[in-house]
Amino acid sequence: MSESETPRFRYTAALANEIEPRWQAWWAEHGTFYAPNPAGDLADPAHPRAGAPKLHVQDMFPYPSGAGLHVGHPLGYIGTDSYTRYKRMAGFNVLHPMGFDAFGLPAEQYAVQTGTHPAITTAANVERYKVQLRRLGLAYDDRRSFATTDPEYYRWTQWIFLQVFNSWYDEKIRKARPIAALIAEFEAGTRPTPGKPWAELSPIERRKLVDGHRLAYISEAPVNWCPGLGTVLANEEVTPDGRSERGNFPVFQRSLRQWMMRITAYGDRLIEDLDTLDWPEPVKLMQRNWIGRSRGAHVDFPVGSDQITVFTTRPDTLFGATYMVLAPEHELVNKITPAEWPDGTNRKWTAGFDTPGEAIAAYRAEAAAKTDQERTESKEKTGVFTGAYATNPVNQQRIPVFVADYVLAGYGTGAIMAVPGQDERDWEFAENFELPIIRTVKAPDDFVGAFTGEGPAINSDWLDGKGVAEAKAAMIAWLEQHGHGRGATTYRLRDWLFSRQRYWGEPFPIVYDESGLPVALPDSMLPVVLPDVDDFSPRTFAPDDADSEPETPLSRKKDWVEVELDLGDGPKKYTRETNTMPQWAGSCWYELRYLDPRNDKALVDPDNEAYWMGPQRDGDSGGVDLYVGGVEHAVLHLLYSRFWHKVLYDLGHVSSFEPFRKLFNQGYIQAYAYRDARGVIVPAEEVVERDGAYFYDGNEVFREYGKMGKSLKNVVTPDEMCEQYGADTFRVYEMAMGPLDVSRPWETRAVVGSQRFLQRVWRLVVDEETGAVRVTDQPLEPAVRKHLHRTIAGVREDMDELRFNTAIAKLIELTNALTPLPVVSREAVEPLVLMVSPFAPHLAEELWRKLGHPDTLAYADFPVADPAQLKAESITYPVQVNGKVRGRISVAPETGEADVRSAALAEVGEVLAGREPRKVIVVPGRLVSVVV
RNA sequence: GCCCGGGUGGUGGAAUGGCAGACACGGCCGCCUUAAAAGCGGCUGCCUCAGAGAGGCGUGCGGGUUCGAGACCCGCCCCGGGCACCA
Repeated sequence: MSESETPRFRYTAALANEIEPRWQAWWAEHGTFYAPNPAGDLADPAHPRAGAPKLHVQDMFPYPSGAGLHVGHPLGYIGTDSYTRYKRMAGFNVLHPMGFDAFGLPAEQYAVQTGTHPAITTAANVERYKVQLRRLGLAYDDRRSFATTDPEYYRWTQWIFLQVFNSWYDEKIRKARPIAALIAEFEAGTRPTPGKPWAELSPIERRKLVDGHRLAYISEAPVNWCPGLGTVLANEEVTPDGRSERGNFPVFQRSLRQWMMRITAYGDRLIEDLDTLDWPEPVKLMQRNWIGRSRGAHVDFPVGSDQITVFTTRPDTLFGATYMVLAPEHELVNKITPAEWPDGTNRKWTAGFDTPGEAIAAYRAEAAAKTDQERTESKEKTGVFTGAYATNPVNQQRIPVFVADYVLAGYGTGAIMAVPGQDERDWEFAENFELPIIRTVKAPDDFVGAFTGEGPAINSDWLDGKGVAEAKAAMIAWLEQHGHGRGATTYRLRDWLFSRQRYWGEPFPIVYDESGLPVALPDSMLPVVLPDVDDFSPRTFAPDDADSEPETPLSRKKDWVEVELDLGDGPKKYTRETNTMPQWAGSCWYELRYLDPRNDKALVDPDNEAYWMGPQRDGDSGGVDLYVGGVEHAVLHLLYSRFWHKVLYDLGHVSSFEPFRKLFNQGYIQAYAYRDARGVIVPAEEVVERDGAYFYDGNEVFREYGKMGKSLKNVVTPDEMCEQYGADTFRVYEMAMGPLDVSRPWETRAVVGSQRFLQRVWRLVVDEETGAVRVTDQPLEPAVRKHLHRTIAGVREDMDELRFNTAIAKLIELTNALTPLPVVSREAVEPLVLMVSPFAPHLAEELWRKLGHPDTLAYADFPVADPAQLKAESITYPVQVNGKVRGRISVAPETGEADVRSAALAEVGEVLAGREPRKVIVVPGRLVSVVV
């Protein structure tokens, strides 16, 4: 292309690349996007939006990877940027910050491979992300930017850990309270201590008792140990087939001493408060399922001198319990197993062994050899009789006790009463083992199998005739009255495993004294800075070495681990905790730090928190007004941050009881990838299409649809797009390509459409040959004026609903209507420029300046439609005959129904051909429907 | 297996129960140009008729409600996601 023949002042990529950095510098220099706080160092009473209604919009912050951004990453950021620019112009004080989630495995693994300190790679990656994001013209208040790896930031992550550590959950008031309040209750005797009274406990016994109530506690408990990674993992980080989400290594259940957080205490509130949130229903559902609350009862079954407690959601079916099952790992198995099989034991129950002990040992060995996945894959119900009988407390029936792996040790009590008549799994097992089946709910006559539906109780003595819900309540009351059980609720949710054997994470603000019990460091010793080490990797093992023991990188740094501190009772020797926090820690509370990022006295000043996140009315949770990010965080991040937020709320540090009032899941930008006949990926950019087939280098290749990624050779970067088209074109394209919440394929060749649109907007204002401003003060023609105001009304509505694609379509229509007009009126062009500015801010600022405005348009009033201009001067009614449009009439808006009707009938007279209409429906303002 | 989403032109997508396909990409034709690119203008769901034009068919499939259904109801099919022996 020869440069000289393109009109000199046309809006091209070259011009965009001249305009854009200039405005980015201007915004930075003038602090255009600084949002004023009500209090503290970021307060600014002179700011144009000081005291205005607030709007707090946030993106899920990125992990700055070494690969940089591809065009999919900023989709949500551009969406929130367009939305907040609009809202700022509409009068809101907008907080739209951005930060970086920078602790975590990739930087550490890179460090292990190259020896480069993770702090160095992280800083470089953060810097690169900042440059890439700035180039897109994203309007962040960059005074509020931070990385979770900044010591000034993780000081407060550690502070929150101490808040959690120093509190307990008071079930009576369903709230976390300071641990001192618990100790006071023990001391006063208002809360009983198990065993001995408080006064008789030794100091160590007292500490252990108190530690057992903390919301952050150390437990020797079964955890997910991953030898291949050399660390333990949270349940949420383990895939359903028992492997690590990162690295895909096998994970083993091991009992290890680890930090836990008592998230289960919040199970009910985490479920119930979902109802107050404006979140996508699927995400709420995923959280409810994850927490997995089941209401039912605990029932005690005597077995000799012992008793087995089961959990059931169907206490109403107790009369149908014909056997029991313990998980193979259940602690009572050995205790209740007799030396010999009882006389007359069904041979199917013994698996061919001579004694119950042998049979159970063999079955356990078999079960242990299987992974959880193998256990669930084989649908066949297996098990073995323990030789013991229990007594059903409602009818004194003796029922056999089995061991079977379809009962899980980790759920409920690890034991069930089996009711084959009403439970499909129990039914299958009962059939395999020739166990009796008693129906306790009336099923339809021809029904075969376990009946799990509604119906009146049968074969249940005094329960007979009651419906399921009524029978449940009656049975729970009976159990409680007779001391055989009680109403109970269980959760699938487990406490949160909070320690990792990694280097690149927040150190715990915890030391151990000579008793080996944890001691919290005082706030004055924060932050506990992550020390430099020579070797960043935990000790890893052969992926299948289940018996290996974790060894943390920090534990090797002896001069850091062993410290002498004065914690109030004189200098003493301590050893530091050498685990680090999981990657989620930093992202669990960052929404709060944006509010007051430089406050070194508090996590966040209460006035600032109340202003930006406080509840707006009764029953409102408070929180971020709009939180945008991918649905992949539906459980992990969003559950953990809700949990921490609630603890902070209970302890009085925040006024909101949820972190994110409204959640929006943006879709993903997908891409095509191509493989040749050998299955090898070829560069997508060089593939050509011919007659529906795809070719690379002359050979046919095959198209796949999915993610964008280096290994798929289909990455397109925002930097390329900025060079080829400019950031504004890229932004408009991403917002125009479809609704924000829907995934869509990237198509570079379609980007040019957005550029043409911006070019036409530019041309309305600027003469391409001379560079002169073409705009006149001549008023608009009435019809065009109406179009303008219709557009304003429509765009406002679309913007409020995050429907950017249809907003842009309306702006394009207006632009296309203005383009052929002989004169360009300021009356139309100025509102158009303002309406385009949320999407194409650099271009709009440039045009706004050319139109004679000396200041940024970021605070200009977004256009408001004149209601008088929204009235149509005539209405065109399509006239349908039997559902098909056969003509149209144009009438004045105030025309009465009768007149519309007769005009319509006259219009379609020919079609009717003398037939008498059976029915004529006039829908005012819409259409006329004639039925013959 | 259970629970959520979603199926509309060649493509991305529009459409409070009221004219299906806005807007854009691509394609075709034209203007400009020595030429090409860029830009500008026109046409572009499918089928039938020689045609201006007219008619028919069309929102995954089959029924239904309604004057009227892409949208609502019932039963299927397909695609994507989540959960999965949770008692």
